[in-house]
Amino acid sequence: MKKFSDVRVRMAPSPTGFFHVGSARTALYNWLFARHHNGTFILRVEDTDVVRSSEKMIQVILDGLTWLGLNWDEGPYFQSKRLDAYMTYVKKLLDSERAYYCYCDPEELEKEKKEAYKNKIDWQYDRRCLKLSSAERDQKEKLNVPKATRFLVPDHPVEYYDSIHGKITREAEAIEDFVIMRHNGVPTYNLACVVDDHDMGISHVIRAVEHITNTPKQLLLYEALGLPKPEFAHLPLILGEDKKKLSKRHGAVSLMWYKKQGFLPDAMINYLALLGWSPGDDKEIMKKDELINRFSLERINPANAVFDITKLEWMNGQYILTMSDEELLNHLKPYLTTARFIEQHEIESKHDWLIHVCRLMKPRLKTLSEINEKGRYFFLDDFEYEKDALSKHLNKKTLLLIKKFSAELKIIQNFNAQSIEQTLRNFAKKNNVKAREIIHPLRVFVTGLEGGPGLFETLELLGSETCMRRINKVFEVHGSTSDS
RNA sequence: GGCCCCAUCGUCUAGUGGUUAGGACAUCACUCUUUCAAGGUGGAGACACGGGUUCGAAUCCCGUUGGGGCCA
Repeated sequence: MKKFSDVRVRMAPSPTGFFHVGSARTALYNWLFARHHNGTFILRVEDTDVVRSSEKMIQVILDGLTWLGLNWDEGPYFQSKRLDAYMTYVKKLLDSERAYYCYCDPEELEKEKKEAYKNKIDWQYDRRCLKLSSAERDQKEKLNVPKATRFLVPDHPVEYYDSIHGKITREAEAIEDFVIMRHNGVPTYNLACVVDDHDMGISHVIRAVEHITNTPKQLLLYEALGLPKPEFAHLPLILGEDKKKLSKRHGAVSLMWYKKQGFLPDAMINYLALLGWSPGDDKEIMKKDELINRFSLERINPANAVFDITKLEWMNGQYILTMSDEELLNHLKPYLTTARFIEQHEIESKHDWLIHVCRLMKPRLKTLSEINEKGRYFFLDDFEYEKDALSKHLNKKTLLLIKKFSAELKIIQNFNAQSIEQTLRNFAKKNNVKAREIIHPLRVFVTGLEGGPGLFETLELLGSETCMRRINKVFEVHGSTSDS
């Protein structure tokens, strides 16, 4: 029986159609915190903005979390199904005169605000509806003027301790009477968040720093409602190269893009964990268990961090490198089949051969999808020759040499790396040339690339027939090319 | 415009009054090698600025600058 502590945290994404890597990190930190304390990780979907939400968008979030292996203990709960709860709390505030109706036209107010900002003047709601006489109010009611509900901000400063930022204070004057419920009955973020966090027994609110300015407002709500307050921890933002909040214009912000590219969930998690948090020593490669073990909110760096895909790639390469050949093959299968390198039904019979390919490619792959370019020649003849690679070797001397050598290659009995190497080296010695003078052109002829795994093993894997076919093809097409 | 947050190599970071300011990615050189990787060795590279406090500040305080975020 699993024993749970009092720690209850949540991840509360709004369904926007894709799963942002920033959300992924927020989820991760919540999850790590929950698991570290043997607490509960709750998933809540902030879908009050009903127009934008859909089943499909929610699925995206579930898929993302599942892919990363961040399992949740409760939920998903949906805000859209809790409208009554919000109404109840709003009524409470209204009854105790901690909130009041506002009959102002939101668009009008928006215009006023824009105008003020344009003139570099600060703008706050001036409580005009609070000051309404009862006659005026009756009049508005009679005319059925749509009304929102505003919270009456009390006249005292707000102060709290953030687990990451320390003491945060805000003067009462800096907070306007904010709307808690729109005229259509939909609660605003601050209200819904407080109500949900309380109802769900959230002990620690761990969320992005963009919400740090909402916290004082929410604290006032807790206070007015007489509810116990959770702890708060505000995570730094993930930035793009231009140091602006990572967003769609930066390109790759969708978690699933990384999945498609062939980043491994563990590598992704490892990288994300280190983007804003550090265990305090020099250890960088850490799997989930170790992260859970060492994670703490106190060691989160309050400064925003730039997302560096190069380092992610390195880390992913490290994870690939430490995999077994069998594991790598399993991960590679979907890439091999979708690229039509191999048919599903062939995988079984070519297993050993594929394992060998994996062994050779392992230290050369940063992402799984790189197999598409770096490993194509293992499977298909239709590869492109690397730019300028072929022409370099299309001179009389080389062609003659390769032609002569290919005759020997052709008659090798046991076409394996060892005998190929022996044959080649003997041939080189006999003809008084360096082995590399044969190796390099041969590699390009057969693989189209200038770099790659050891040539002899590569040739062995390709097999005599394929090698000869590719060599001959070069002669067919370029055989007449004269010396340059 | 107001408020809030932030500030160590290009990037991610360690550092909590005394360090030759450490590590990782990237970069450069060397090495290994048939090549490309991977690996190994080494180099270059940072405390935004200005004031304090202190015998002594990356570290504490204040200001400036810069960046970021929020304002149904």
